Amino acid sequence: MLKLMVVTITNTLSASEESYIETIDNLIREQGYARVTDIAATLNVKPPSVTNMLQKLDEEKYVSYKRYRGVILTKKGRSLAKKLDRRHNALKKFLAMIGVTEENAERDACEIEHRINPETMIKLAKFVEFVESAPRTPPFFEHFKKYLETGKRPEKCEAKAHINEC
Amino acid sequence: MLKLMVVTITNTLSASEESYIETIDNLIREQGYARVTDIAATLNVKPPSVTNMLQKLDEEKYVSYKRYRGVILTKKGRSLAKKLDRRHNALKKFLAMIGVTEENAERDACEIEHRINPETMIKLAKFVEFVESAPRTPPFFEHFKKYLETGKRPEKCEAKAHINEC
DNA sequence: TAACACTGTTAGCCTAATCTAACAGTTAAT
DNA sequence: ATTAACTGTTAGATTAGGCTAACAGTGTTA
Repeated sequence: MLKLMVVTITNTLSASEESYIETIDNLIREQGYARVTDIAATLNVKPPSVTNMLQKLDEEKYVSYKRYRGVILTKKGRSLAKKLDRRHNALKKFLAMIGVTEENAERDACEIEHRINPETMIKLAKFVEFVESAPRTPPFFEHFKKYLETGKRPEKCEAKAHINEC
Repeated sequence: MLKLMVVTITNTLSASEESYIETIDNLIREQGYARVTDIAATLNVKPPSVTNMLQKLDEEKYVSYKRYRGVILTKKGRSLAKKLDRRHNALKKFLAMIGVTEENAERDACEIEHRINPETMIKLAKFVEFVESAPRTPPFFEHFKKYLETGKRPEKCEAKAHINEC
């Protein structure tokens, strides 16, 4: 028998809270657990800040936290984490597409993801989806890549422009 | 005789500070002056918050501010405002390109612009530049637009895929 | 020029998220 | 079973950027 669990997230979390949730989720996926020091290291904050936030997220029922005993995500937390992860990845992929380096794509995804309108996020995701569902890399992107390297538009394009072929 | 003025911005401003600078710059361009109430209305804050920030920006020499007498940008402030404006516009144009509505493009540009790596910003700007310098709207974007509307990839594309033409 | 209606400022408070310093709990090694 | 080394927590301060309430300056109208 299938039990369907729908968790609705009502109140809005701060950018910072979202980051903690994502970090906890990632750490648990990567190593099975999320320690205070690991969370602190990942987010570049000190351990007391983590303890603080864990208490807050526990009150808000995103995590289950016991002093000295570690932290796990609740159903509500996991449900949110899943959404955050999708958002983060779409954004990161998108940044990679326009030629941003892996490292900066990761960094910027973290910054931007919490501050973007749902509409914009949807459009970005569609953009990624559209490019990825193409049978091969669209020439447009090949050309853009060349443009990034050389600063010049592909010649063929210029030539073909008048006959509406590029 | 040409006097070349180069102003280097050393210390990093907060997202909030940058927003104030942009707002002041825009108001002055639009109506010739920037009043406390107008700045407050634009940024959705109360007048005392504006006074506060003006004092701070004055100390940091981005604006020249006299109690009750209004505010103008210094050379340093204008120089920064110019950069911020370019960044903002590139971002906005880019968001418009991927189909984000005018209103959200504006809103998100405001949020994102302060938190993006220089590398990413450069890539985004190049992307916009590349698309804008094209002799006409790249088919890729036409197709993406259709994909946004219909959820389907253009048929021709699918058909042509195997002969490497799309 | 007196008074009113705006506009801008000050003082003082609040919140979120951070920090440091000091303390507490846990665990592994002898 | 002690103790050392690590990990986590508490208490209390700090900072940025907001807010409200009360006050001050300005400028227009009578």
